[in-house]
Amino acid sequence: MQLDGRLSRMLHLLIHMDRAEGPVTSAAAADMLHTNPVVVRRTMAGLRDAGLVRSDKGHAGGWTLIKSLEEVTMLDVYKAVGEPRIFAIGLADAAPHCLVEQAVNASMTNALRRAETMLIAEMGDVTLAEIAKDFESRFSSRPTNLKI
Amino acid sequence: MQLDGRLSRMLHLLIHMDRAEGPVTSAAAADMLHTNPVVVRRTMAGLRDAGLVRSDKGHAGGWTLIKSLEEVTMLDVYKAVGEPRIFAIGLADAAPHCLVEQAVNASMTNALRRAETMLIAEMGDVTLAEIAKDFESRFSSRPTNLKI
DNA sequence: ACATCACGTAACTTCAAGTATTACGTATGA
DNA sequence: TCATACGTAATACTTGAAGTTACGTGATGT
Repeated sequence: MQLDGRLSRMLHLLIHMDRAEGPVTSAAAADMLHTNPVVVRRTMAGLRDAGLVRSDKGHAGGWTLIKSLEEVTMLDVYKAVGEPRIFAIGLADAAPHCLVEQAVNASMTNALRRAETMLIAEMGDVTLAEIAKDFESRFSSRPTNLKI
Repeated sequence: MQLDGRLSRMLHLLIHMDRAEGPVTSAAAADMLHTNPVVVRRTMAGLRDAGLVRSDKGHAGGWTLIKSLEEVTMLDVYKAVGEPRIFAIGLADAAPHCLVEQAVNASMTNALRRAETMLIAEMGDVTLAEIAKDFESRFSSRPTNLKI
């Protein structure tokens, strides 16, 4: 399997959208994310359904953030992109006849479930505003030739 | 991506090997795991390198567990199969120029790292003996027509 | 000796899911 | 009315585990 970058990309894009003046088109977003406008629309569709963004057609159309960054957590975005599978490792057979394998499954499921619970909790604790604040900090301390 | 079942399979197989009289051939193991002998050899090679099992060629050859189930944790097996990637979700770009994306990466990496640390700790806490004990419990309470 | 057994490994194919691309339809607004 | 921008179906690409085929090597029993 390939890595699922949807959560990462949407977080990135939402913060850019918050800083943008007007709507951001799929084409502009695709440039930011180094991808394709269709991929943007496809992924953003989930965020629109979740009530995080709005989409408008025609001239001056595009995508608009309709929540403040304080109101949106990483977990909200994770859910909005469809709660993709978290783990790349898992059970060989989810419903085995073999009792040994059933015991293995119970043990692995227990470990994975705890890690997943931890991750969900972590994601629920991070707002986009906090990430944006970290960006501001990085921005003001960036190395640049523009400084006097 | 497809699910990585190597850890699950090796846990299953090691417990069967502990209960077996002599060595278990790759063909017999493949039958247990509903897979192919080559897949078994390929995966077991890591366990042999890690000192968990021994392989012998020729008649009466096959795979033998050379540790007791008490000595082996789920984490040992995870490491022995090559510490496969844990998460199916991740960063779109590991080294982005964009400072916003850098902040997103930092935030996501932090959450993922904590979950991974939790999972590693969980895996290190579970011995194969504990899983085997759970199997025994399932075995003795199984529904069967053989009971009087 | 030598046939058989079992592992060792290279090479190739299959499979799944995210990602990328093309194409076309629909709604908006200058 | 025509350019703009989203909506979405269809198709191809990518990546890594899993599955297969094929052949080589070493060990054992007759």
